Amino acid sequence: MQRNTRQREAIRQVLRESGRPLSTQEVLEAAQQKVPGLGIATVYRTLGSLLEDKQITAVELPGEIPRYEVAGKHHHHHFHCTICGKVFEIENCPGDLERLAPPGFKAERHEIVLYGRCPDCPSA
Amino acid sequence: MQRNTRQREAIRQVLRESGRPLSTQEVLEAAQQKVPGLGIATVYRTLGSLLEDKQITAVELPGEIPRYEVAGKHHHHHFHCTICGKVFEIENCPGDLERLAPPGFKAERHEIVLYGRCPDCPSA
DNA sequence: TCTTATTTGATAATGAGATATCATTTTTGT
DNA sequence: ACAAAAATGATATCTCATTATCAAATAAGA
Repeated sequence: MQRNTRQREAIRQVLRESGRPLSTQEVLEAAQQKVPGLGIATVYRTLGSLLEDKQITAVELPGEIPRYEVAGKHHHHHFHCTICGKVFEIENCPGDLERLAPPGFKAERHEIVLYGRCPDCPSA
Repeated sequence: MQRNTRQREAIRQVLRESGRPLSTQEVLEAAQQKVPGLGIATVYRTLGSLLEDKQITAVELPGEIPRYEVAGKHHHHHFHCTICGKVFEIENCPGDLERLAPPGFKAERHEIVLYGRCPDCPSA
């Protein structure tokens, strides 16, 4: 009941080849390079099914629409460029931030987002 | 050109008295205790104007609608209860997270969000 | 108290992202 | 190559948070 279509393959490949999480629009534009005529509905459908299969994970950032990245990466965080809006992966993590929780609170997970300028965006 | 209305005063008071950031709905419900009949449009309008005056700031969390808190607090972060959905303030901050940015990236700001269970939510 | 500009509240309209619909196209097993 | 089931693409529809509209209510100065 799950077929291998050019569209699905292109979308998976785009996510695998991207070094950073991509929004549905970014996935659409990148995958259209491989499959002209690809529609946005297919992107939504495919991302949804890849999410269900846990082949990809959603990256939610404050005030932003979801991005998607291939699943299975080890614990990491994200950098959000305030100029171009792109989101990048950060390898490092200070770790053990759960201890910051006030008494009575049980933290199980944490997220860190850095904001600033990516290498491609000029300062001026 | 800015009048002191019961509504505006109630909304400011609700935010001042709350120990945690509140969504528009939460502000509405709390302020309706003080001003029955208060409408959601007034909440949106008033929050917008308080934002402009920088009397309050928006708290954006991943995948969540904005919350609002009184401005001027010193640097802090937030705890998001995965059970009840309420957001709480965290005083502590490990500091200097900008160093986590990869080479070539210039981080200027960081956000931390802890996820877990708040004191009011039972574990089972 | 009167006047008038501002604010309010109910609700319609908007906007943006996501989902549903459905005729057509494409896989894929036979 | 054929047939049947599934996927696609164009686009209509939905969802919800937010904004706009406007008649009625209400601050606040004269």
